[in-house]
This record gives sequence, structure tokens and C-alpha cells, in this order.
Amino acid sequence: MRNTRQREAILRVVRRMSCHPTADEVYAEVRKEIPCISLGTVYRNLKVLADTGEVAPVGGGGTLHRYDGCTDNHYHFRCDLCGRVLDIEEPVDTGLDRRVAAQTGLAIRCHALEFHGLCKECQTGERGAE
Amino acid sequence: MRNTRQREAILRVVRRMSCHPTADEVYAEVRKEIPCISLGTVYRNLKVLADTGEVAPVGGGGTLHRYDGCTDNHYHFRCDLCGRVLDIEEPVDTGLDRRVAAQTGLAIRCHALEFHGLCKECQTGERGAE
DNA sequence: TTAGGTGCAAAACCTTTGCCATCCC
DNA sequence: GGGATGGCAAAGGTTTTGCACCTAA
Repeated sequence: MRNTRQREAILRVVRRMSCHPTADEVYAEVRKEIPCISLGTVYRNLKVLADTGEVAPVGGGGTLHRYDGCTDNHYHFRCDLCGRVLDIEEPVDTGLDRRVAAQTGLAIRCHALEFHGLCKECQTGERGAE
Repeated sequence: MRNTRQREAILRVVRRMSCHPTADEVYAEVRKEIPCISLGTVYRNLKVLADTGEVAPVGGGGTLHRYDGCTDNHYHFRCDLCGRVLDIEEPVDTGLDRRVAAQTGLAIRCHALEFHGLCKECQTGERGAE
């Protein structure tokens, strides 16, 4: 894998943004640094970086794919109203994987847990939908 | 809400299919009964049925939206290779929601947990990708 | 030098929507 | 009858891809 200006900038941006950005949000941010970068390049590199484990795709709720610069296993919260994703500090229960694997015969690698509800801003009606 | 042939057939199909079908899979199945039904109708009704709680949207992994005829809260397993979704019988930990809500101040309504790994067929190399 | 990466634009894909005809209540 | 719903097709939004040019190693 070659190190290009574009790929480095994309990785740096995903790591810096704590909001679990979508491809489009990464694109907007990277353009501040490389104005002529193309959206296709952002998509291609997010996929490459996810494959090599340098960023983590955030599964779950929404239609848009989101990416996480923190590749440690941790849980997420997704606001049902504004769609934003937050990290949750609850410790990951790794015993659960082993227990369910033993029960089911499935080869379980990990699990993803996503809480749903309203974030603080949306509870007070400060923010609209995504 | 009016009961139409189409809506009844869609609900019946989602409940009967244990594979957590996508809109397209529901479409294919319903067409065996109502050949001239349109894909738009399937999408419209899946959304209506999800809003009224008669089917449950399955969040998580893939790009495609999947639906579950079983609206009880339960956990899922998604195969990383073939993409199929299976139900997991592990009891849902409802105390987790309360605990995290108390810690974070978020209004947590529920959580979704999805295990990842390889299903039995893909472990033995019987099946290709989705 | 050259395999891999970029930019651009078109294509592909899934989902939603507008419009008019149809059907349920 | 009248409003909700269906069929059809077009639009919409996101993601992928083909191709010619470029660039890091």
C-alpha cells in the first residue's frame, strides 16, 4: 500500500473527528486541506483503511456508513432523532462471545452493541433531525 | 390503516421467513402470490408495518435494510461471509440500559446487539458470499 | 520504471416519491 | 363517495467503477 497525500489526510481526519463521520463528512473536512480531492477517492480509501484495520466501520442504525478512528472495541449510542453516534465507556463483555459460541456452534469473532434513544441535546428539543 | 391484499401478504411473508429478509427478498416471495405487486408497494408497506410495530427493522452490519417478523427484543448474529442473519437466544440484558443511562445522562430506550463471525455453513466452506 | 493511486464522470444500487387509477371502508 | 393504497416510472441519494493520467517507491 502506497502512502499518498490523500490517504494520509483521510486517515488523519477520521482519527481527529470524534463524531464518527460519514464518507461525505470526511470529504468535506479533507477538502479544507486538499480542495481538489474527489469523493471517489474518499470512498476508496475509507474502504482500504477499513480493510487494513486502520479505521473501523460503525455498523448499525442509519443508512449511511460511518467510520470510527478508534479501532478499540467499544460500544456506541445512536440518537434516534439527530442520528449522531457517541462512544459509550461501558466495558466490553468478551465472555459473552465465548458463551454464545459454545451454545450455538457459530464461530463468533466479536459483537457490536448499539444503544438507542435520545441524546442530551435532543431530550431538551435543541436539535432537529439529522 | 386499511387492510389490503398486498399489505396482508407482505406481513405474512415477513413473519413466515425466518431469514430476516431484505425488501427485495420480501418482494420476490410475495410475487409468488401476487405476481403483479410492485417493489414500491413492498417498500411502502414495510415502512408502515415497521412504524406500527408489526415488524421490526433489523439494524446493523449490511447496507441493505432487513426486517424481522418477530418483534420481541432479541439479539442477532450476522455471518461475515454470506451475510445471513440468525436469531440468538441469549437473554437480553435490560439492566444494561438503565446502568448506562444513569452513567451518561442519555435517554436510552433499548440496545441492539449483533454478533459477528462465520455461520456453520461458511465455516465448512459450503457457501459463497451474499 | 511501473504498479498502484487519483480525478472525473458515468453507472449501479437501493430507496423514496409523484401521479393517476383502483379499492377498501 | 372519498380518502387511503397500489402500480408504474422517474427521481433521489449513496456508493462503486471504468478510464486516462499521475506519482510514490
